[in-house]
Formats: sequence, structure tokens, C-alpha cells
Amino acid sequence: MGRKKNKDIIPHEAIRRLSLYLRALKWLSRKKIKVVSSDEITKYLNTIPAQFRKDLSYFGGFGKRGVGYNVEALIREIEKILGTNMVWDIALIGAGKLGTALLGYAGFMEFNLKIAIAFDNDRSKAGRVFGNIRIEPISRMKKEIREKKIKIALLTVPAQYAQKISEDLVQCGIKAILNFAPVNLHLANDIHVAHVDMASELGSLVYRLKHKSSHK
Amino acid sequence: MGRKKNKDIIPHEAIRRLSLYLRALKWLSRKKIKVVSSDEITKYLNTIPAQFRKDLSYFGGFGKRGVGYNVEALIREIEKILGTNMVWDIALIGAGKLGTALLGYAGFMEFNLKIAIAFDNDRSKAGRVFGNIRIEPISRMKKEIREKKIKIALLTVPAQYAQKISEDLVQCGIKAILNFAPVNLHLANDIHVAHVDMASELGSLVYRLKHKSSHK
DNA sequence: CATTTCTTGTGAAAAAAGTAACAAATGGGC
DNA sequence: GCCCATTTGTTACTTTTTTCACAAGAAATG
Repeated sequence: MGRKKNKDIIPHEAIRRLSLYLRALKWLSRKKIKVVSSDEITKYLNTIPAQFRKDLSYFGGFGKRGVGYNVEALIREIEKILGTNMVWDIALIGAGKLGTALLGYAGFMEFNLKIAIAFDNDRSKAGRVFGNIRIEPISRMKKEIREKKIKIALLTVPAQYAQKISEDLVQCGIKAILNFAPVNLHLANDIHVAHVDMASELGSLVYRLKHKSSHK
Repeated sequence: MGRKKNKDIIPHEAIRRLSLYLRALKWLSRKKIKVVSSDEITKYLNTIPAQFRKDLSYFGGFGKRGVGYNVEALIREIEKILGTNMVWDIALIGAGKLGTALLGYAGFMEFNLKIAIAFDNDRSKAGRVFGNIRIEPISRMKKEIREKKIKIALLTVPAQYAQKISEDLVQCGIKAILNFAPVNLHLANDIHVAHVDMASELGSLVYRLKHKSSHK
């Protein structure tokens, strides 16, 4: 049952890679491939076989020596580890350009995440529907998130509102935030925050470009 | 003059943090703050003073002991290091929901990046204008990127086309790609690729949420 | 059923990154 | 001009993460 060796602590990056492994496995599954070796699967990933095996070994031994990994079984194991073996409702706050783009993004489904509700500050947006989701006025945010017991939020509001709104979110029970605003959020440290920051990602690309070094 | 100690190699993450430092410095600048210490600035960042100083020290000594860092001067230094002290034209490939959202995103400007041209496969989209950028048919992509000597591309096409199109991009001179498609690109290793992957970021958030550990 | 060929899981080694600690500057007050 | 409070830049140390290397398990072959 997702037994992990608790003598070792699990590298943060290993968890992130688990998501990538899951995606690759699902792709193999769609191609009707039943069994895959660490050598084979890492051809489609940006890593090496030893790392794939090591990452999995933090959670248990899922492969068979001399054979490889059963694709379907490993999908189920990783989903169990990540917690994506059940549907998680998520809330989207801020239905601007990026927010509405995310409302139509199918990629969340891949991890069993479903945008269940969306809010925007601009009352004129309230009532409009994007990809089956109706935008609600932000005044109802606290009430609805609490009622629906939503734990995860996508934050796509302008930078200047991000801190305040994230505090409101925490108040009504949100425990994890994927922050798209270009500011660092200061929240209690039992609140999990991940940051998607395109511009700064580009910043480091420009650096590497200018300095002509290999990216590998 | 951007003097770096070449005995030490520069941690990849240090470069990414440089972008974050730059953003914080610009914010201080707008607030008319002239000088800032590593202690003060890291209050707005997700890091500690020692790391801020260490990261900068890879590139030179920009502060003054007993005083701190001159905000304007440090902005210029970091821009020079990153290469964002000049405007870079970038191309956007794929004007779907996410692509068009990015066309209207102001955050690129912050790093002197300007979407100069956009392409889409769907001919019916060609000619439409989003945020001053006209969508061109993808048939003209190679020619125009070559002519305009663009080196950086945002790739927002569906996963199944990403590899093929990225190869085309490399052919016409693109050297750096910010990939939003949920696949790993296999390209010559003098091509710099960064990956923005919201769904997998959420995957690791769900894990952390389920396992209740602190995110710090 | 012994042998050969694979391929995993893992402990140990290596590399990389982050943190701490402190000597060396700096400026202000007196 | 000397002392004191600051704050940097850097070296040394610690922790984390990655990579290597190989023993052990599994199937296939004759």
C-alpha cells in the first residue's frame, strides 16, 4: 500500500519526475505496450534509467528483474503515490486571458484534476461560461470553496492582488495553490505553493542562449 | 564588466533565481528605493540572504559592504548578465487558447522580450489579431523566422505536433524554445529548451497535499 | 537444469547545491 | 580619526541529489 522506505527522505525533484513518468506510461499504454524497461522509457524522458529506477525505489519495487515494468500496474501505483487515483476538484481564481485559457485546457484531466469552479473580480464576467465552467463573482468565493470543500486553487489574478487573495483562499480551506502571478506568496508553511513563472523561465533561456552552452 | 569567476561553475538554479531577483529589484525601483540589503530583499523572495549574495558572487561583487546594493545599478548588472538589456524578438507557434492568452500577456516585457510574430496551423485563424500581433499561416513560419533572425520561440501547439515543429524551428535558426506542450523534445543539445508544465506541477502539489508535509 | 541474457533495486561514490560563519569593507557618530 | 554597527564576499562545511556499479532475480534456450 504505497509503502515507502522512511529511512530515506524523498527528493523533491523525484516527485516532480513521477508526474512525467506517469505521462509517459499513459502514452505507452495508449500504444498498447504492456511492459517497458527503464532503458526504454527514459528514451522518451529527459533522464537516465538509473534515475527512473531510483525514483521508483523510494516507494517500492514495482518492476520485475530481467523483464521491466508492467505499464498498467505502474500507472496505478504512481497514481496511488501521487494521489491522482481520485478526482480532485480545483478552483480557478481570476478569469483573465490566462485563466480562461486554463478553463479550456484538457491537460489537467490527465492527472484527474477538474476545474470545478471559477471566480473573477470583474462582475461583468460573472455568468459567462468557458468550457463548461461558469464564472462566479469573487464575492461568493469564500462561501463556495468552503462548501465544496475544495483544497486546490489555480491563482491567475494580477500580481498586486495575489497575496491578499491567497490569504482569503487559505482562510476558506485551500491547502495547495498553483500560483501564476509573478510574485512570491507568503503563507503559513503548511500551505503548499507551486509557482509557474514563464517570464523568468525565459530569462534563464536568454542567459543560456547568450552564453552558448549546451542545455543538457 | 560581467566578470565571472570561471573556477566555479554556476548552478543552473542560480540563473533562474537571477530573474526573480531582477523582478524584485524592479519592484523596489518603482517604490523609489535606492539601496537594498540582501536581508531586506530576500524578505520578498523565497530564499535567504546568503543565497542571494552567493548567487550574485558568481558574477562579481555588486554590493557595498556595510551598505547594501544600489537598486538601479544592480538591475542593470543583472540585465547585462541575463542578456535582457536588449529587446529580444520572440516567435509564438500555436495560437490556440494558451497561445492567444500569451499574446496578451504583459509579463514578457518585464524581461525585454517581445512577441514579434505568431503562427497557427489553422488557416482560418490567419489574419486575426490578438494584442497587436497578427496570426500568420504556419506555411510562412520558416521563411519569416529566418528573415527576422528570431532565436527564441514559444511553443504552444498540441503535443503530437511539438516534436516535428520544434525540428522545423531549429532548421530555421531558432536556438531556444519555451515548450508548453506536455512532451519532451529531442533536439540537438546546442538548442536550449525550457519546459512549462502546469499539469505535472499540480501532480506534485497533490502529492504534497496528500502527504501533509510542509512545503518549505 | 545449467547457462546465458536481461534488467531491476540499491548501497556506495561523486557531484551539485545550499547554508553558515566570519574576515574585510564601509559609513556614521562623536 | 577612532570606534561601532552594518553588511558584503567568500571560504568552509553540510546537505541533498545524482550517478555508478553490481549483486540478485527472472525468463528463455537448449
